[in-house]
Amino acid sequence: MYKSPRGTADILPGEQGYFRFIEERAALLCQLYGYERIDTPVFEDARLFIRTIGPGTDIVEKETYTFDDRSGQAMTLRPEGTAPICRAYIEHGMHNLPQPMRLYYFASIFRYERPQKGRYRQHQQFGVEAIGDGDPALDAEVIDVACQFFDSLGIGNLSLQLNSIGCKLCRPAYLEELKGHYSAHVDRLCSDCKARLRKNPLRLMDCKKPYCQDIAQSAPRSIEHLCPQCKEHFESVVNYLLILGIPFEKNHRLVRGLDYYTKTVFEIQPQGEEGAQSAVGGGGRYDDLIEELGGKPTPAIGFAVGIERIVLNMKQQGVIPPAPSAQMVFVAYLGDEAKAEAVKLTAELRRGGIAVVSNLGDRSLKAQLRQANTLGVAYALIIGEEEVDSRTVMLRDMAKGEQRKVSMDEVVGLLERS
RNA sequence: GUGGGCGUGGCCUAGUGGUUAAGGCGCCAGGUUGUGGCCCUGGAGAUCGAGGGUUCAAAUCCCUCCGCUCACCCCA
Repeated sequence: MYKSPRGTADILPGEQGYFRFIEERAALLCQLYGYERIDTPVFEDARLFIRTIGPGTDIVEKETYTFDDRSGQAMTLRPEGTAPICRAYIEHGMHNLPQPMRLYYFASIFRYERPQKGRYRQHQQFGVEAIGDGDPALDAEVIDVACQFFDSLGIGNLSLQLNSIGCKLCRPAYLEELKGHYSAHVDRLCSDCKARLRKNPLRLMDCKKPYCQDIAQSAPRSIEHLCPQCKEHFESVVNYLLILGIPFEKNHRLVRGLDYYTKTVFEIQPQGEEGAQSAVGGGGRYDDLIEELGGKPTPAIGFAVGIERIVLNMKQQGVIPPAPSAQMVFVAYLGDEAKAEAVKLTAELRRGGIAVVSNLGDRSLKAQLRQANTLGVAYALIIGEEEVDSRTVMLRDMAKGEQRKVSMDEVVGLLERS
């Protein structure tokens, strides 16, 4: 028996309601904020991701799906959404369009990870990128989109964590300080943190081991080591969030796993679920990324949310997506002549914009109505010998349990109006 | 990649060495002649995750693999 590959899942019809609901709300919101949809390929030149996410990060070190195509080019299945959009921004000269470029996307993301709750090898992300402006008000706008998004879905109990990790001018000095602080305790750090100290000092901050947490707690904080520009930027973002009435928590231990982030970083997580892979969304500024990819220096900010994790949260919080109200009609028949009429009528109804399924095969009327019932249709149309002879059809209201004969010629019009 | 728990029809579960693997939900059909939802009856559907081993005998014990799940790493 074949199964879906590890860490992947089929989204069955019964689950689709959640996904469609989320997509609809997101699209509506983006339109409201002036963000336009963009779609990029599922795979890209492998170097694009190594370059941007960072060669030392886990994502590129052990989580990418990379393969050589038939011409020997190394390709990588998109492990995140931002880099491809930056590539597209540069490739299509979007800097010539009014700035900032406000874009959003829905994309499948691929990471070769050990699957667990809320973490899959293929998952869906909704993300927003605002490219071409460094104004802290844009940071606040993007964060506002994220918050409004969750709001419009009816998901509550989320907290917005906010931090600034500085820029290429002030971060190196900060990292030195951080390393200095940790060096004094290096022998007692967990093995992971020892590695982090060398490879990715920022990540030291969110270790979950008790001892390492103590060290992190007393470690120098990035917000206290920002250069004047970054400091002002951060304060300004905070100020705009206050103006917008968006509640947030400053979290000096919030760092992000991708190398390209600068200044503002943020994460949205369910209240009281520290640890675990509970974050439903996150993002930040990446002011150097476009330049790094060969474009002009271009500031930008964005975020992404994990759709599957949102669905998980919706279920936990009992948020049910509104059911599509499409009324369905079932066509039942008895006998070969009636079947021919049924096939014809079914087509006419569909041409008339009425959703309809017809019986198939040769079954008792009882069986046919039983199916109509389980399908939850509003009306059943019954055609038997009598109806064929009199050019009529029995129109049965399933909820009321009442039925009447109507002329074959007027049934389409009748249903169109109901 | 590391560690823990688990794997019985489509779904949920009983069965923890011994005749044809049990039940619930769902599905299909019947309860007379062309009518649903309740009820009753019947039916289909499981090589008990896969492979190997122990035993007269294994869903039940052992090993390996695969998968699911939780935690770590990391991330949405």
